[in-house]
Amino acid sequence: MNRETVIAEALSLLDEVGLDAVSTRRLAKRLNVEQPSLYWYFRTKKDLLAAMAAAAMAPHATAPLPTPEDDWRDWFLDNTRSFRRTLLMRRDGARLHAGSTPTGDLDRIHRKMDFLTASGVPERDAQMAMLAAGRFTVGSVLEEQADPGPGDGAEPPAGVPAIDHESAFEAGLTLILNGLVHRVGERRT
Amino acid sequence: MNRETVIAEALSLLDEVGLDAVSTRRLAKRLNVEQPSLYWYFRTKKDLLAAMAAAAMAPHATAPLPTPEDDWRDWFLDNTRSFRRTLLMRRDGARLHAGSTPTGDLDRIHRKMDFLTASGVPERDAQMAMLAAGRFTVGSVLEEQADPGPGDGAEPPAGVPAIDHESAFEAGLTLILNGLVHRVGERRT
DNA sequence: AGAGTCATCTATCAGCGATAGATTGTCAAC
DNA sequence: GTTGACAATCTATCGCTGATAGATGACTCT
Repeated sequence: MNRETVIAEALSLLDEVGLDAVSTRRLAKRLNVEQPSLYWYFRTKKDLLAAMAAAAMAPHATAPLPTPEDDWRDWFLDNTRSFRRTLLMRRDGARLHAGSTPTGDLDRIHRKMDFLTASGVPERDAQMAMLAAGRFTVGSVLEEQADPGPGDGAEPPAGVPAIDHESAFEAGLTLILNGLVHRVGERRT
Repeated sequence: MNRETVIAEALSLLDEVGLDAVSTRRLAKRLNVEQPSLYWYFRTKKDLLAAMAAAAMAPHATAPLPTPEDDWRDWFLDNTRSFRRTLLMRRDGARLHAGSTPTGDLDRIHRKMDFLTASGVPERDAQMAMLAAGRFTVGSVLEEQADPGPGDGAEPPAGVPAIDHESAFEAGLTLILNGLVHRVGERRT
């Protein structure tokens, strides 16, 4: 057994039972091991959750970086969508992500920023927009994955046609992008 | 003792020890009562947390509604800022809020929507922008209140001047509003 | 063969949310 | 003034949790 196996099994357990039910005992049982053995690989449960969060973000963290030919607007949309899709891939993905200090890949972030500035977006605007899109996405997926819970089964919204998560996300993302475009100036390069 | 006292003391305890350390036993000790007594007032701990979340949102939930003379852009900014300030008032306020099904005051929401549509904002755009601003705010405050934790004490950002939470929030909020303004049309009423 | 280390075990701790069921305090009706 | 009902609290206990201490086996290098 090794750290990676543990993380993989932990993520699989997460998908089955949800974040609140992920306990070191259940995980140990799955690995045919006694519970304290896990503490050989992780100093605390928080460490395990952080490792799980990092591993869960792999799809987004290994996606191809933008190339200079890309239109920065399209890329901005797709990058944020990729982030959202990755959060949605796992049960309670947003809570898992928000619950641990991310320590993102700084080099990757730098490359993305460089792409935006090279495309004519002022550095500070690019920073703020990336940050805003990320936080908006986390907030959105957090709500989308919120546990309905028993006795709380989606009361009839009475009049309001019950918002579709996907289109609400797209609408919000469009607002942010348009706000950024407006700030940069309307001219297409 | 009554429900309100319990909630008030629970919020005070929250501010002192943080959300993770709020236990029914600690709360009971503060109220000079044995732990199971709390279950007279709340069926589960989740119910207690939901009540705490609702009470914590009181400042925002009782703030004056917009009047027809208000400029909708200024109101949109101030409303979102009020939401953020309220989340920030209590330790782990964003986590507390995000962790419980909100069941917001539907009538209040309706009144806000009516104000926006009366100001010339298409209904769907108003809905989406309010939603987006709310989710962006939750995501932002969640990050702002994230536990630094020991051994994790804000590594030197090396080059990047470490973003100020307030201005990052303002920048993101401005993006959303400008995106909305762009959609509605630039003409000032 | 012996030393060292990796990986796992057994045993146990303090703390948690929650339930069952007895007990008190208070006030109204008889 | 005793009786009854109800509200509020208690004692005792359950099963579960994350975490630690310390023993034990297994494998490798010398």
